[in-house]
Amino acid sequence: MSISIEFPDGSKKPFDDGVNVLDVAKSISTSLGKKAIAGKFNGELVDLDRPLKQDGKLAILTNQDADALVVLNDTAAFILAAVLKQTYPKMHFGEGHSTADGFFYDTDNADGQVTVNDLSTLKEKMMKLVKANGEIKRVLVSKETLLKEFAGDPYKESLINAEAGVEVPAFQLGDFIDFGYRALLKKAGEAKVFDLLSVAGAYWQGKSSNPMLQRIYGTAFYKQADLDADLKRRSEIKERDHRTLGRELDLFFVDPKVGAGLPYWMPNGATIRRTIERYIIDREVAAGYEHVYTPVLANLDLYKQSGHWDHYRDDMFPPMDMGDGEMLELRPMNCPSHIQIYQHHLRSYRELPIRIAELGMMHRYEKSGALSGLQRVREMTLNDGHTFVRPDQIQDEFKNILKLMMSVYDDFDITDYTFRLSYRDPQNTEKYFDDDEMWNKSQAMLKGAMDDLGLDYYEAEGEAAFYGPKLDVQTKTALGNDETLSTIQLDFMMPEKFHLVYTGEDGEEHRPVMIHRGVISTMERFIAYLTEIYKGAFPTWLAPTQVDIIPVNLDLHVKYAETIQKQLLAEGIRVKIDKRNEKMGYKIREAQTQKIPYTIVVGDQEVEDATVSVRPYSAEKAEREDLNVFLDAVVAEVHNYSRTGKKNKAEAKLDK
RNA sequence: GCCGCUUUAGCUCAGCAGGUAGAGCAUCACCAUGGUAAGGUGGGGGUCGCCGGUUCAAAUCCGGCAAGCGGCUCCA
Repeated sequence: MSISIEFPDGSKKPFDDGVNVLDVAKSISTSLGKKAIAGKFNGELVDLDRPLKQDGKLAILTNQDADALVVLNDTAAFILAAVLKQTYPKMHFGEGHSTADGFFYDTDNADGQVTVNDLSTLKEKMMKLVKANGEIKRVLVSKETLLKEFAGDPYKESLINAEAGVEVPAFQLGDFIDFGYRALLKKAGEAKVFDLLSVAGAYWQGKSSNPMLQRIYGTAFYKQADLDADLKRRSEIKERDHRTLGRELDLFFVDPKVGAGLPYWMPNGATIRRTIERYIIDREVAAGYEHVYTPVLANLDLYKQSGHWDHYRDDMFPPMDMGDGEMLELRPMNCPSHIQIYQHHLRSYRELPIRIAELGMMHRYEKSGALSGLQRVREMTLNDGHTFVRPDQIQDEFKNILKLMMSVYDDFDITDYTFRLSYRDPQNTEKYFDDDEMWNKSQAMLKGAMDDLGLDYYEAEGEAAFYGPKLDVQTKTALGNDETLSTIQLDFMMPEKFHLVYTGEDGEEHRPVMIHRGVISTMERFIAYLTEIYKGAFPTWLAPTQVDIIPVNLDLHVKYAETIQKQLLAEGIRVKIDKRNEKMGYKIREAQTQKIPYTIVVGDQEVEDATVSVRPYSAEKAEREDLNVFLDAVVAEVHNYSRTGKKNKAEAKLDK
């Protein structure tokens, strides 16, 4: 019997049934046989020993392929486990494998958990094992044998029992055996470039009701230079972290003595925030939204009616008992407030869509372990809006919102994001509003709208709100954690619960649909995000101080500096004169470390011919410019929401 | 909330075989009046996160709590 293997270049070759991947690689060329790390057979990662028993497409992976890194990191995880087993014979093991940027292994040790202090010893032992360069063999073993191998280990036992079939494909190095990998390197010595990074708790199988294991994180590469670069990248994350920059640039602080998760905005941060708030209100008003103000406190009944109390009680501040039977609640969400606005008048079908928006302050009692700088706080101001539409207006309104969102991203130079369609979890429907037809219909509606617009997205089950599916715009923080930047949520439930109606053309009452949407998230989270993507160098229109004027000589040039300041202030530019009794170099250094967009120096030459010496942030040197030219350029830049004077392009893109 | 680690001056950090604290930057004063990334000298500033225990004596050892950090869970 022979099988036909197709290669990436489209060519096909016959092989004996049961030929292994390595032999196929060798048959192509000796060098490929040497370089081969694993294969990809019909899209599935396979190790070199794997016998091929059917026709299919095969790609031989070398260390140039991205998937080869998966094999390497899986191998590193395997070697770590081998060392752990040898070091702590009583240790129990959870899962362990490669991740997007490294590998991990979950452990549970009765005689004291592994801590960061143990990592260097473990690393040394791994190095030793790697140097011994033993062969890693693929073996098929019975579940029985594996169960004996991991006797007394409840986690491994459950993993073994979860395997399909009687025999489990496993890998063996010396007398250590482990399973759950698709492909590993053939020689332990090939996994010599790695590092152990950290230890963190992780629930067994990701369930918080399960015991917590210790997860050991590491990363591995084929070349030392790649590892060095990666370690450097990890250490540079701190320079981009909004908490570090927030302190350095004096944007905000959180002081546990006056309240964990309750940020204080310093003048610099407040300036950025105010600028963004004015911007987004203007954009939304221009897009047909009516901005309102509603109270941060409401009768608890409001949240009982909306369902928030039922679903999120644990994450809400406890109600205030006013003593006369009234219970007041710090609002955790604005939607019920905007529903009150809608209900305050009788609504006609002619008015819809009605778009209500607010920079609404909310309070949520986030768990202490979840708090993080401005990214997770207990008091936040949400760029919130609710549009009330007729069912036939849903798709159009969805597109309107999306258009606004992308246009706003353009003004902030936000380019790194993905769309996620968030559906309910079909395995766990009791968490959600109970109406199968509604879910199926609205999920299909969202998908249809995205397909219509030709936008790429991925689908995620279990990420919906309890009242409806949503489109989330996902991005990443400096640390690489996922974060929702914007969201559009379809809601058929709240209108039901609050008996919302409008009078139709037929004179009858009809139920509107609510669309919840947030364009720039909360002010807190958005500014944290911007701080990270700009690395603290805010574009001119957002920068707390836009121009810093440094007079060469305090006696001779301050007057001219003040004339310039007056002119800039008249144009609404945020400008400061550095009148401190310090040397120029000192002031320039500080202006640069504070990432002020423009530092201008004025001395005799500038006074004489009405110029300024301009040094933009991060520029190596200054250039002299006519004062009026500089002024016009800065003003234009601020109006274009940028530092480069470019115009918004997203609107044109979607405006078809 | 859970696991691990951490908490000393405004910031970054040192001190920790137990004897009530140091550096650099910042701040203040004085000198220097300087043309594009830190000029010099001097001064002030901390009940060492909080509470309790061991001890003649605790920043240092032990326990509890809180907060921060890295994750996990959660995130309307």
